[in-house]
Amino acid sequence: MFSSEELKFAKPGAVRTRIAPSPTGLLHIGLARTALFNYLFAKQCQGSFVLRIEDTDLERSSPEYENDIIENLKWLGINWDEGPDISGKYGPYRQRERLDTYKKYLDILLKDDKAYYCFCSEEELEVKRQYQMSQGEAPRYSGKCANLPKETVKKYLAEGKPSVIRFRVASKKVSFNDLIRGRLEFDMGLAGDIVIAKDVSTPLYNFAVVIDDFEMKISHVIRGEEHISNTPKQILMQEALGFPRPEYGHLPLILGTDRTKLSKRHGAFGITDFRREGYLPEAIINYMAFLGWNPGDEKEIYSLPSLVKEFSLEKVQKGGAIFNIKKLESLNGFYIRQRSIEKITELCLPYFIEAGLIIPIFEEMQYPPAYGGKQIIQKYKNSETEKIITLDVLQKIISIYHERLKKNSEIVELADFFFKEKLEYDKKLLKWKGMNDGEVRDVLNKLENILSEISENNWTKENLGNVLLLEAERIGPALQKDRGYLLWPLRVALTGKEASAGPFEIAEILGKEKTLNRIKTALYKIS
RNA sequence: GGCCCCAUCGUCUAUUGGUUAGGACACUUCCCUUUCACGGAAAAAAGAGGGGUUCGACUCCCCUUGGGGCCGCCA
Repeated sequence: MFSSEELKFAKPGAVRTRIAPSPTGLLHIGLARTALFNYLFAKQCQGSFVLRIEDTDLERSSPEYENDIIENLKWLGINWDEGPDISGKYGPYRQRERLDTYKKYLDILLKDDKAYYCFCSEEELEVKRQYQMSQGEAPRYSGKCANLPKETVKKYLAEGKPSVIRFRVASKKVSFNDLIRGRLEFDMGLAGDIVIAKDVSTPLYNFAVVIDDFEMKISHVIRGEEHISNTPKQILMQEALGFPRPEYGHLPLILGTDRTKLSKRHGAFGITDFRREGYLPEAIINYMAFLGWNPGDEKEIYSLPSLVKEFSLEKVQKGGAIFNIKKLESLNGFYIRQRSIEKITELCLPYFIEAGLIIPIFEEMQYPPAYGGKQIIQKYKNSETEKIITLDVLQKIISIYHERLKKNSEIVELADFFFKEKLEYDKKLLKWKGMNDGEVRDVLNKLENILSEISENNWTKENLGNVLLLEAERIGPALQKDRGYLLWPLRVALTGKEASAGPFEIAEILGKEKTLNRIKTALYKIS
C-alpha cells in the first residue's frame, strides 16, 4: 500500500480510479462527492479517472439518468479520462455492452466449480431469511443447491427450471487494508454463498464490479462506506479468478439531518436541483470537498485545481457528515460575489423569464458585411408593458442585489418589483416606527415635491442621495436625525417590500416617471 | 438479531501525549446602516460515560453507551 504522499511521485498512469454509478437515479450529492474524491486522487497522482456506467439492472436503469449523471458531472467540472463518451483501451464503459466479458469469467467459475447453479425459488429463500432473522441468526444461504449432482443440474437446466448462479464463498477470514480506516477483517464463514448472476448473460453487481475493476486496471477503489461489507466478497472472487487486489478506501457517508444516509426521502439532493436553484459549481465542489475532508489548516476556500494539489486521503474523515444547506448557501453567496455582474446577470435572467416578468425577443439586425452582416440580437421586454428593457438596465438591477444573493433563483423574489406595474403591499408597511397616516402623507408629499424638481439629467443615485439625505436630516420627530422617517416610506413606496436595496439606486433604475408614479400610488393608498 | 464502521461546539471540522481545545456555518450582541444583505467587532457554544497505560490524556488500550452501514435474483 502506498500513502497518498508517495503516490504523488508514483509513475504517471499507475493510478487509475473510477466512479461507477448505476443510472437508476439523478446524480446526487453523495455520488458526486465520491466522484470528486476519485477525481482528485487520480489527478494528483497523474493517474486516470474512469467513468463506468453500471447498468446491469435492466429494469431500473435508464438513458435519461445516465445523461443526467454525465451532464452534471461535466457541469461540476469533474472530467473523466475514459468513459462511455470518451473511448479508452479498456472500453466499452457501459456494463450492458460488456456482457461477453462477464460470460467468459462466469463460465470459468462454473467450470472450476467455484460457482454453481441454484434452483431455490425467491419465495422459499425469503421465508428462510425471515426465519433466520427471527432466530437471531445472520441470514445466509443454506447451501441447498451447493452440491447438486451434475446430472440433476443438467436436467433442471434442460427443463428450463428457473435458476441463478451462486459463488462459493470460502469459509475463511478475509482482511484488507482500508486506505481510510486501516485494517478491516471479516469472518466469511458467517456469510452464505452469494448470487452473482441471474444467468450467464445477466451478471449482478458484486460480480460485475470485480471483473470490470480488473479488466479496466483500476488501482484504487474509492467508494462509499456502504460498500465495506461487499469488499470481502469481492476479494474472494478476485482470489478465485486469480486477479490482483486493488487498494480500497471507504469514504464516510453523507447524512441527512436525521443522521441517516441521504436518500430519496430526504428531499432533493440531486445536482440538477442545486443547479436549477442557482448554486454555482465552484460552491458545490468546495462544499463537497469539505464534507469528510479538510486540509488541516484554516483555509476553507478551494477551487478544483487547488483541491487537486492539496487533497489527501489520509485527511479524510471516518465518521459520517451531516449535509448542511446553510453552509452551502453561505459558500454559494461568496462565490456569487466573486463572479462578475455580467456573468451573474446571465445566470439570473432565466429566473425572470421563468417567472414571467420579462420576455426574451430576438431581433434580426442588418449590419454592413464588415461589421458582421446579418446578426440576431437578443433583447428583453417587460411582459406587462411590452417595453424594451436593455441589458444595461438588467445588469444594474442585478448589481444592486449581487451581494445579497445566496442563490440565483432568489433574484425573482428580491427584484420582481422592477418589472411589475402594480405593487401589492399593505399601507401599514409605509409607516416608519410610530408614524401615523398623516405623517406618512406629509412625507410622501414632500418627496413628490422634491423629486419632481430634479431633472431627468440629474436623476442619478448620487444626486438623489445628496438631495434626499439633506432633507432626511431635517425632518423627523424633534429633529432626531432619524433618516428612516423619510427614507423608509420612500423605499416601501418604490418596492412594496420590507427589505430591499437602497432607495436611491432603485429610484435611479426606475427612472423619474415611475418613481413619481409609485409615490403617488402610495399617497393614494394612505389617504 | 448477526457482522462491520464511527464518536471534539447545534453542524462541518483543527488537534496525531503537554494548547486559554482553534476555525467556518448557524445563533446572539454591537458597529456601519432607512430595511435587508455585505463588511467589521464581540459573545455563547464541544472532548458521551467508566476503567486502564503514562509524570501528563481529547489524543493510546479495554468496556459501556450512543449513532450509522450492510445483511437482495439493487447498486
